[in-house]
Amino acid sequence: MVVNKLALSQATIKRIPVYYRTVKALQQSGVKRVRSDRLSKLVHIAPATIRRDFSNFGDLGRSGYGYSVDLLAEVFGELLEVHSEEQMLLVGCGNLGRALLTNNFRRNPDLSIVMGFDTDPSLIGTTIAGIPIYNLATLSEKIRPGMHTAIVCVPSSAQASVISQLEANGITAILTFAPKPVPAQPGTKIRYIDLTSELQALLFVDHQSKLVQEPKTPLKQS
Amino acid sequence: MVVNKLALSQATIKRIPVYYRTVKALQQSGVKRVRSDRLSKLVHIAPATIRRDFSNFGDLGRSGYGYSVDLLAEVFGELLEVHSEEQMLLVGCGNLGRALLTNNFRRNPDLSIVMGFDTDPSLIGTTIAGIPIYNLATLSEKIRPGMHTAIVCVPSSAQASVISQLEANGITAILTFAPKPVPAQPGTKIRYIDLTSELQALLFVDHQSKLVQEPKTPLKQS
DNA sequence: CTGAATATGTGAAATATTTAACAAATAGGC
DNA sequence: GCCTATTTGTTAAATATTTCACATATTCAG
Ligand SMILES: NC(=O)c1ccc[n+]([C@@H]2O[C@H](COP(=O)([O-])OP(=O)(O)OC[C@H]3O[C@@H](n4cnc5c(N)ncnc54)[C@H](O)[C@@H]3O)[C@@H](O)[C@H]2O)c1
Ligand SMILES: NC(=O)c1ccc[n+]([C@@H]2O[C@H](COP(=O)([O-])OP(=O)(O)OC[C@H]3O[C@@H](n4cnc5c(N)ncnc54)[C@H](O)[C@@H]3O)[C@@H](O)[C@H]2O)c1
Repeated sequence: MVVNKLALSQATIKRIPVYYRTVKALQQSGVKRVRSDRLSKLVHIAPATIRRDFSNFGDLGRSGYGYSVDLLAEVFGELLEVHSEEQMLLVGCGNLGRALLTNNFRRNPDLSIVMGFDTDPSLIGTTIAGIPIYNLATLSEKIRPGMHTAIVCVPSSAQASVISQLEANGITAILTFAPKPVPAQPGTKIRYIDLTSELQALLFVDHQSKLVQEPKTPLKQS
Repeated sequence: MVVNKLALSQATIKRIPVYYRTVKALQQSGVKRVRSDRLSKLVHIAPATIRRDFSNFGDLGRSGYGYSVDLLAEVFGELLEVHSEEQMLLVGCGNLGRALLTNNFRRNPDLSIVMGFDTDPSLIGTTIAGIPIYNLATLSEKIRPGMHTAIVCVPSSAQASVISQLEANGITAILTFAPKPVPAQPGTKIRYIDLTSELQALLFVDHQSKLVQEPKTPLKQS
């Protein structure tokens, strides 16, 4: 099952993990086949979009039948390389970092945070959920050869410095919760999780939809 | 300063909070004017996109000058209704919920989580960062009239039940970290934060870009 | 084995979003 | 007050993404 990773749209790429999770769940409940309209209800994506996405990976389905859940799970698993463990590090073991270390993507055995870093002396040398916390100054000693992914949970003010240290130590993929954009080296992929903006955008559309429903402007005051 | 909230594209809406945060930061460092190309570097959005977004709100800028930072802050603040406090509740005060309660969007005085809910007896009756935690069964007693926003940090398995309870109590906007889509009532706006998918999509593009850089397929084995 | 029912994969259209490019407007030095 | 350098706002083009709609392939009941 060889697929071309190179010609995919960004929109499709963002959906692959969702498809993967969903077909895995179907597989675990013993479901053997699924149609695009059924999948559509599970993932909240239009059936035509699903079929077009899937068509990027060859003729996965069969007319009049649907898709084999096992085959989908195999294809998406291969795309996401779930068969090789991704060892990651986390910088900033405060409130949010602690939550992530404790959860540690446990539903995905291939995703594993194996070490944490901080600058707070009271955290250095401890473990959180069994994961050792090191001094960020010792990053180059502690990091293991194959590692190239980091999760960053430091204050915005520390972000630029932390990220350049990570880049200097071979990290090429960064998921960060500090929403302050930093200049990155060409090869580095950074994904910003901006919870405040997500919340504000949500509130905006909620207020917006209420404006439509209740115009609240009586035609005449009398 | 009256703007039309109704004709905005989704893409623009998602950027409003980013603009707001950025111009606020400029304002606080005493900057009085800013050009679209300068802003572009701060927010990682193309200057033309910025100008087009801003043009939705009237003629905010002046040719040969740029934009008044104070005016931008005022316009975006009004769009986001930062002058009225949004009192929110949080359900699921576990690891992630605790981090959110502790942080409580403190940089945004208008965003405030004022109560938490859980079903764990060892949490009910306690406070986290001064915020009281109640039994979810008592939601209808504890919720205050104006509240319509909730943050959900419960396991995926509990999500559907929790969300229908929230809807039954007047909640119309929900930010949730359990990435399992649920059927929602028409008026309810739900935003899913799917950290695992974000990470997997990041890793995908990182691997993808490495495929291009190092083809690693020698033309001849000899 | 046959044929009605089904559901894919995909051209073509529709929609959404970004980007280029420049006329028009303003700034600000002199 | 004039003139040049700037920088906006916007028209048009380009790109990206979604959706429609149906010919085609396959299923499966009888
Ligand atoms: N927790 C939330 O609800 C929330 C919400 C939105 C955004 N965020 C963002 O997530 C990030 C982390 O939030 P948090 O609540 O965990 O903050 P926190 O203050 O609890 O934790 C930050 C951690 O980073 C460490 N740190 C500081 N400077 C460092 C450096 N230079 N190198 C390494 N470690 C360093 C601190 O010692 C601390 O342990 C922040 O940028 C915050 O803005 C958090
Ligand atoms: N923490 C992470 O790193 C992380 C990463 C990705 C996704 N998530 C998702 O975020 C959610 C919360 O994660 P977490 O790490 O905080 O989990 P957690 O187990 O630490 O906390 C869950 C909390 O929800 C409460 N709860 C359970 N059922 C409930 C119900 N019916 N009503 C009210 N409260 C209930 C539990 O008592 C607990 O306090 C989960 O859906 C998880 O999948 C977390």
